Amino acid sequence: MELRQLQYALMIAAERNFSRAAEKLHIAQPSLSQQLSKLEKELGVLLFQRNTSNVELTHAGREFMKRAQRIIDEMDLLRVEMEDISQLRKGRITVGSMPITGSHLLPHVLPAFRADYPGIDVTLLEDTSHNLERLTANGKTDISLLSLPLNEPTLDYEPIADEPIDLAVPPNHRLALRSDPNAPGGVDMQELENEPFIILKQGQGLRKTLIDLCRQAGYEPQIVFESSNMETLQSLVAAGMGITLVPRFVARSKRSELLPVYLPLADPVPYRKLVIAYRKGRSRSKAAEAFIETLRGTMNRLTHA
Amino acid sequence: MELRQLQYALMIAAERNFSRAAEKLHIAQPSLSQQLSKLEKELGVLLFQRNTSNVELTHAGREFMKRAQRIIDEMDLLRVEMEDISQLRKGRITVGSMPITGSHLLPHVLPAFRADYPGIDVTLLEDTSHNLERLTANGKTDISLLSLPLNEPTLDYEPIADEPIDLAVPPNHRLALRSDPNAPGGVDMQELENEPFIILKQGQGLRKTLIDLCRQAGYEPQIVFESSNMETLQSLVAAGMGITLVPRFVARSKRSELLPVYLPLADPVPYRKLVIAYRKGRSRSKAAEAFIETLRGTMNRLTHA
DNA sequence: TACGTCTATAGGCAAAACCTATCGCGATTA
DNA sequence: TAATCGCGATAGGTTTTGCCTATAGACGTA
Repeated sequence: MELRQLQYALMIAAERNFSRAAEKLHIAQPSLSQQLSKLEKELGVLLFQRNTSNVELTHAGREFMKRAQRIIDEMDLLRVEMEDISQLRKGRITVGSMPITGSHLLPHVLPAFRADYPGIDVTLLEDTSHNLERLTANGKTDISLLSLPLNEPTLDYEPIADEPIDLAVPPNHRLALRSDPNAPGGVDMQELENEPFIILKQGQGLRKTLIDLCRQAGYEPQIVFESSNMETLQSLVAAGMGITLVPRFVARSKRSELLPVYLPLADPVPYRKLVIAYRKGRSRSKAAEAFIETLRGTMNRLTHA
Repeated sequence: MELRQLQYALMIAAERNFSRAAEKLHIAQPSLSQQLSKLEKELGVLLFQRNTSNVELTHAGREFMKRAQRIIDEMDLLRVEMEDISQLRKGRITVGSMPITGSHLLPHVLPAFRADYPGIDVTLLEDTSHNLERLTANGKTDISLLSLPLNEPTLDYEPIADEPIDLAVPPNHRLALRSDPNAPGGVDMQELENEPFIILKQGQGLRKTLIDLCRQAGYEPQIVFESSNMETLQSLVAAGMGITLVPRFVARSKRSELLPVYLPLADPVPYRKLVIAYRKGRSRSKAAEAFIETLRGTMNRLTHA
């Protein structure tokens, strides 16, 4: 029993005439007769009472048509659903991101994505970069917004943006008061050798970046406080407890009460590479591709605004 | 999109392994890969995320499987339903019969039929022989229990039984009182020349039969009363208003209060030919065949009991 | 590094769905 | 009453397609 046969039978039932039905089905009439005979033989049941001048449904035929129509309808629904998914009118992706980026970057991305693809549900999964790598490698997220370097070998990635890293100091800090903070030539890392650093806890990529930058400048940072929360860090800086480094997109907007002063660093300006990571060898869904595209677009607007 | 492809996809989803799925489907693994690729290409959607060591469903795949499973289930239901009808576990027939036969004969047939084929619904349609012929010719009944001769040229028929026609007289009638009523040699039609006849109204086959028998015996019957109802006729006879002819299976049982006396007629015993009539060229359903078979069996038991 | 296991691809064969031509039947028309 | 028309069924040949075996290519494991 084939779908084609159901459709043929339904058409005959609708037309009550083999030749006309065959025409509508774009096949020759003998083919239709053949297929119907075959179907009836397989079912062991006569669907149509027919002679040369009349075609009408048997009891079995009526029961058959009811169910056959339902099946054909469901097939159409299936087709439509797949078409919707294929055309990105429907879908679902799970995106991983670090809490910092999640709260600062994605609020710009998600509305744009929702506007372009209103039918695609996005589930956000926030965790530390370390955990995210594992979750992404296990397929718990489709894609994750992370920063290099990645430790999981089963992850592939694709660059999204280079995000400059700025210095955050208390408002009354000597560097904040020194001439015009927007003047060319930023702060040199060497100038920070004796400053008290406030720093992220283990497991977050930015901690290592900060320490590495200090070492490249020739000293070990003097760490006076640690927190797992970037927001806390900035509040502590604003309160005068020390200084830290902050990725530019994560820098607090003016909405906040306690605001540190952000100063660019001197050439070579350090930056972190933001990437979209995904499981190696896994072809990303169209929805994921679309999300990445939107992400890129949004980052471009943010960077050049 | 073919049913086979849905089944293949469902099997892969269940096994999460192409080779094993192919084995369960009794096809070679490459055929399975081919069919799935073809399906995915047609849908424009990837159903499985797969590499050499892992097969897992995509979002689209999960949605697909839900609907595909429903469709396969409905196909199974359709198959079962047709199988039921084919095996006479289910069905429906509309049987036509004259009211007289309907009330006297079919009460014996229907219970037997119900016992043999409990799933087949029988709809009974009672009307005059004249109307029944028309209804049967128009397909309003599948088969009809009628007596010869038939007037509709588009009807075919098949004999069921020869039903002897008896004489019905009042209990105190001279013929009823004459010697042993069960003795060999019945009443001769000639003896009834001057008897008052009670007779069925126009449109019922038995009226013509009675008149013809009288004419063959050389006289016109003297008609004193007409009714469209055979039961009324017999009551009138029992009440002494006249005599009539009654098909043997229609003769009243002893249950009734007013009972005529039934006497056999002399050789050649007149009889009416009961037949099952159906539309010419129309192949009867299995249910109809089964009904005819049950009818024959029941008639045999009645005749020889 | 070699091997076993997995899915994908290539090429050939056989089943089956389709086609055209034609039959045979019944209804309609000349 | 014969001729014609329209219908579904049948016959025979062609094309499509689903299946097969053989093998490639990628990955994980010993």
